[in-house]
Amino acid sequence: MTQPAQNQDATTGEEIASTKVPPKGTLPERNAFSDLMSPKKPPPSKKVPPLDTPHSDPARTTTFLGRDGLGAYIASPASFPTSRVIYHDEKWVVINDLFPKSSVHILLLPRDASKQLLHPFEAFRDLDFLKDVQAEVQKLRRLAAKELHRRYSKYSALDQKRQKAIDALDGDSDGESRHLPIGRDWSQSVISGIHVGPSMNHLHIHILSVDRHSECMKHKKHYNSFSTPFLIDVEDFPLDRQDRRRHPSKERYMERDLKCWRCGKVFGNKFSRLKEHLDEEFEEWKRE
Amino acid sequence: MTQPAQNQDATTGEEIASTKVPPKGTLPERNAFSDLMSPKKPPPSKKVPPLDTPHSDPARTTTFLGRDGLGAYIASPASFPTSRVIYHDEKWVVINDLFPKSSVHILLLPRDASKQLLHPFEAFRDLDFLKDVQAEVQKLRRLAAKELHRRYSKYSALDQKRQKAIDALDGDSDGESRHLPIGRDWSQSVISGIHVGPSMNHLHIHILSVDRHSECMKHKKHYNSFSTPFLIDVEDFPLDRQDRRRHPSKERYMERDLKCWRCGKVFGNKFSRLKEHLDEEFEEWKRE
DNA sequence: TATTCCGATAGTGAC
DNA sequence: GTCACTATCGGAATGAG
Repeated sequence: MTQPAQNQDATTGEEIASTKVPPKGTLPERNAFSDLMSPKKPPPSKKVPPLDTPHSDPARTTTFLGRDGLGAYIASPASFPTSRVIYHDEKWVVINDLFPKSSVHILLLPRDASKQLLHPFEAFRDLDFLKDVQAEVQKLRRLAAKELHRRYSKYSALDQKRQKAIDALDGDSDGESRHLPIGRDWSQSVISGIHVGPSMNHLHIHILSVDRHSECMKHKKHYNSFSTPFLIDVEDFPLDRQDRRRHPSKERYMERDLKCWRCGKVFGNKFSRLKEHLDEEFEEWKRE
Repeated sequence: MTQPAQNQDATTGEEIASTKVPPKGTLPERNAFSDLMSPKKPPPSKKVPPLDTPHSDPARTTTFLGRDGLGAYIASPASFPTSRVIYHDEKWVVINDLFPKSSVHILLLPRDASKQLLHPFEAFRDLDFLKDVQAEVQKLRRLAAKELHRRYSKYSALDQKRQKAIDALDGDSDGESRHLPIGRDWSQSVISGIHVGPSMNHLHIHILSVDRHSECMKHKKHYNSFSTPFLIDVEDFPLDRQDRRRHPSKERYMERDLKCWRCGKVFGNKFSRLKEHLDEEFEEWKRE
């Protein structure tokens, strides 16, 4: 019963995915992440994209709209194309965020009926459940790092240095490989956690790249929700009793000055300026 | 030297005026007001319309931009088409407001060099000047009332009742005319005055119809500037020492709730709702 | 409160 | 803090060969 990535090829889905304007540069080979490459326009032209609400699927009888939108993935993961649902089993559904806020942005959705609709603070009081989540998140962090490598290795100075060394080896001389320059550690470029004040009703854990470079990143709250303590790593649970993040409204995370995740430059409320800046940082970050 | 309405026929001007989309309904015969009929788009497509800055006129060497825009009319009234400059003599220039906030909206511009750039409070300390302005405003109020009659009499219940009585008279029986129903008093539908905090640098007095129905009426401050004590009748001068309008910033006229001039309905800050409502009131008002 | 452009801010509705 | 739509609110520039 536990078969990851078992979705049938959703033809209509692939069609829609292929209509997206590819970014400048080469298109990577297709995989579960292949439609994450910054689309010129965010996924839906209006409302929820038709792709994700197929009327043909008998498993999806309920409509999940607005704040309940994640319910559809939990209820009926197989009805989505592999470009949306990365894998699912009886415990988890893992999806590409429909409105990614970084170039890689996946969501872990626990299917446990007793936890599904709880606030993370409540859900994680069950320490067995917490441990399970933490382990799954670690897996997904590795998956995300792998995806970053796949996409951006060709731009990375460190990875290219290593690759050149590999190419310079005449044959398959395993003995020399341990002297190869170490490649880039993409896992350092993955962040993860829950929102202290989630807006979607179903429990979900974010795993995303640090770049925060996406067409779907549209306003201050989007940015600050992933760039302040509003995002809490699952490894920080259980939280100390006096942890300030227990009182997010007092901390006013969303109203804080916009601040570049990479260089620390402060942009106040000037989101558009931050966006321009993030474009530049994205290019430099890829080349590290 | 004192010849009102002496403008040459500004051919190019008439051409541009004629490109404006006529409103629904019959086009009234041409006169100084004929292009005031609510254009679908406000006068300039971008910046100041080319019509009003002809390069051919030698009298206009200085550029009057932004807050100095009214200076051009004072400096060189003859260079404008009659659709813009209604009349001018050595003391006054009278124009149709380039961005009318009512269906009829004219401006009186005193040409007196010693007053031209003063705040109205300063300018009107000269009581001879004040009297002159008051008299000229009275003339313009009558002109505006006449224009309202010309445009809207055909919709007016009172005016139509009178007209029917006139039509019913067999011949030219002067004796019976004094028993005719009285027509509508359009002068009651004219308001006038200065802004307590003008944004245009040249002294100007507004004379406008009460309707506040115009494409150029675009936000709360537009409306409140003609619908609160921010508009001060020239007849109220000299102002009492304790008059509250002497301290407009304390009164916060611009921040006040939007309130329909006709029925008193309050719209808070909901300008769009007020606009819809003004459309309806305009129709009813014409039919009074 | 001259206009215009841009952008930040705020409220709503989604079956 | 879901999105998308509408609208309100807020600052800055405004010409120019």
